[in-house]
Amino acid sequence: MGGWKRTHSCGALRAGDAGKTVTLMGWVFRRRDHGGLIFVDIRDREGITQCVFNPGDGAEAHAKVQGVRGEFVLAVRGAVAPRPAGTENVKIPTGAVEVLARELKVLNDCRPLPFQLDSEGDAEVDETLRLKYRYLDMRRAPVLRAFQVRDLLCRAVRDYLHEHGFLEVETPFLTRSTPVGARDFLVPSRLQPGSFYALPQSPQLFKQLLMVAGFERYFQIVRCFRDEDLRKDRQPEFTQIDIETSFLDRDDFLPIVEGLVAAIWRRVKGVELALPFPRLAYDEAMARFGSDKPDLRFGLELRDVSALFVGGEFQAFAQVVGGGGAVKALRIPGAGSMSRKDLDDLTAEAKQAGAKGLVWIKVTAEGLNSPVAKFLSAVQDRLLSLTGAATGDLVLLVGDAPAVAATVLGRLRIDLARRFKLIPVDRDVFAWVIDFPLVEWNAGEKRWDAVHHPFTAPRDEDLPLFESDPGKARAKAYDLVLNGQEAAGGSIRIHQQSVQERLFGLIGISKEEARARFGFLLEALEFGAPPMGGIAFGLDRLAASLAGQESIREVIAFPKTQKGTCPLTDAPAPVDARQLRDLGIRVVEGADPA
RNA sequence: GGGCUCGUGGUGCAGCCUGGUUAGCACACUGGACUGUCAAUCCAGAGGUCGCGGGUUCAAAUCCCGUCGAGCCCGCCA
Repeated sequence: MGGWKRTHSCGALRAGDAGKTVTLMGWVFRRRDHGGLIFVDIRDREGITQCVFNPGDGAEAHAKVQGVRGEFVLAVRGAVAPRPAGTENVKIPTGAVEVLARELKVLNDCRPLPFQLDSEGDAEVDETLRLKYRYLDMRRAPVLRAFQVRDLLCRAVRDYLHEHGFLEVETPFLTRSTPVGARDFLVPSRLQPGSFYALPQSPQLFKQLLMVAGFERYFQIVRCFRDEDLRKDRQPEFTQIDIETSFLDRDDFLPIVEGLVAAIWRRVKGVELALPFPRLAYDEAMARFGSDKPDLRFGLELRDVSALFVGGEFQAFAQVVGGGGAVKALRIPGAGSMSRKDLDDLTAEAKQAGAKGLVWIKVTAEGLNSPVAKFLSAVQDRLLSLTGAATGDLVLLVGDAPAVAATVLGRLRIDLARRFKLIPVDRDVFAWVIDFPLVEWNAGEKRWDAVHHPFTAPRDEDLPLFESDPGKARAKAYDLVLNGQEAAGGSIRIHQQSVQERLFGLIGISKEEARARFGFLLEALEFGAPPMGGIAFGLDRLAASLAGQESIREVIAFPKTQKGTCPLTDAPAPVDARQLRDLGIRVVEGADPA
C-alpha cells in the first residue's frame, strides 16, 4: 500500500472532521462521472463516503479515477470538507461531508460483476448465483447486517453463560455412529480400514460425560451434522448452542435459559422480554392449538365440539364420537369469503395432513352455508356459541382420533392465519412446552420409540408406568417455542444406570445392543453420575429470526442448496482413485441411493 | 421417493395462454459529451445455443413428452 495507512473508516467522518487530511480504503460502490468532476462513493464495512475528484484538487488522481469502475479497491487521500449547502445527503451518516481527493492509489481492479451489488429496488438476484459468488453477495449491506446480528447473538450467549459459571468445552467431530435419530454422515477411517467415524448429530453423549466428569456447567456453540433432506430452516450442517448442567431440576434450570434468551434479545434487539415464559403442557398445546410448537402470536384456538354430535343425525361425526374420537372446530374470522375452489384445496390439504375429510361452514346472514348444512340445523346455535363464529366467518370441523383432528386443524390454523394476515409480525412470543410423552408407539416397527431421545428422564411419578402403560408416561422434557418454531429443546437426563437400562428395554434396544452402541455412557453412569439436564438451541434459526430472515441460509456464510451442494466450491465432488484406495473404498457405479 | 412453481444477452424481468416481423424493457458493459451529483444525466454501440434432448407443425421461446438445475412443501429430520 506504498506506506499508506488507513486513517478512518468509510462510516466515520462527520461535519466536525472538516479540515482533516484523511486516507480511506475501500471498494467503489458507485461512481458518478460529470467529466470535469467525478464522484466516487467508497464503501467499507462501516459505511459509505463520497469522494470528489476535481482536477483542481489533484490532477493526477482525477486522471486515474477515469478508468476506475465498480468494486475497484481504492485508497483515497484528501481533505474532509463540508458539502456545499444544499448538496448534503441525508440518506447516509457521512452525508454532511465529502473527501476532496488529492491522491489516489488503485489497490486492485475488479472484473465486471456477475450481478449488481448496489441495486436499491426489489430485484432479487437468483440465490444460486448469490451462493456461487457469495463473497460478492456478502459485500451488500443487508447480507453483512445478518452476520452482524449472528455475531452479536454469539457474543451475548458467551457473555451470559460465562457470567453464570458455564465452561466452554469442545467435543469431537469424529465420533461413532449411534443407532437413534437422523441419518449419520460417515467418515471412513484410513487407519482402521472398514470402520467409520460418524459426524455428531449433536454432542449429546459427550455433554453428559462432561457432567459425569464434574464440570457441572458446560456450553458450546457447536456444529452438528444430519444427513436428511433440506428445508429453508434445515441444513446438513448447522449450529447449536449446546448446554448441560448438574444438580438442577427442571424448574431450577429453565429460568437460567430464560435469562439467556432475555440477554440475547436485550443485546441484539434492545427489547426487554417478559419473564418467565408461559408454560403449556404438551396435551394442552395439542388440544388448544393442534401443535407441539404452537404459534402464540395469535389466537384462533381449536374448540372441542364433540358433545354436539353425540348420537346426532350427522352419522359420520356421531360414529367418530361414539368410537372415542373427537370433533374439533376451528373458526377463521372473515374467511367466509373463500371460494369453492379455495375450500376444495383446503380439504385436499386436510386429507394430506391425515384427515378423512373436512367440513366447512360459511356463516352468512341467512344461516349456515355448508355441504352438510342440513345435518347442522339442530346444533347451529350451540356450534356458533361454542366457536364464537359470526357472520362472515368460516368454521372448519374435523372428526377423527383426537390427535389427528387436532393436528389437521393445527396445520390449517397456521396456513389460514398466514393467508389472511392474522399473524402480528412485530413481536416475538415465547412459550415452554413441557410434559411431553416419554415414548410413542411405532406401529410400523411394533415397538415403543423415544419421543425426545433415549436418555430423557421420565417424571419420577411416572416410572411405574413403564410396565403398565408406557404411552402415559411423561418425560422431563421441554421445548422452547418461538413464534411457532422450535427454538430449543432439552430434558433432564437419566443419571441412574438401572433406569437407563429399563428404558432401553422399553424401546426395544437389547442389553447387548445398548452395551455395543453406548456402553461407554452406561459405564460412566455407574461411576457416580450426578443428576443432570440441559438444552440445545438451533442457533441458525435464532439468528435468522433475529435478523428478520425466513431462511437460515441468510445467516450461514456458505450454505448448501436443497440438494446439498455448494454452488461456490461444487462440493460434494468425486475424489481420486488413490484416495479411495487408501481408505479401502470402492464406488459402485450406478448404485441407487435408497 | 412425491407434489407445486420457476429457468429468455452478465443481472432482473416482458413475450408463452391464442405458434408466424429484426425476441422487447431496465440495469450492468464499451465509446463519446458533461464541474455538484448521490439509483447522475444525455447520445451512440456491443452483447441472446430462449436450461438441455426429443416430438408435433410449412413454421416452436411459445404446444406436447422427457431430462437437468433452483426454490417451496409432504415424507424424512430422537
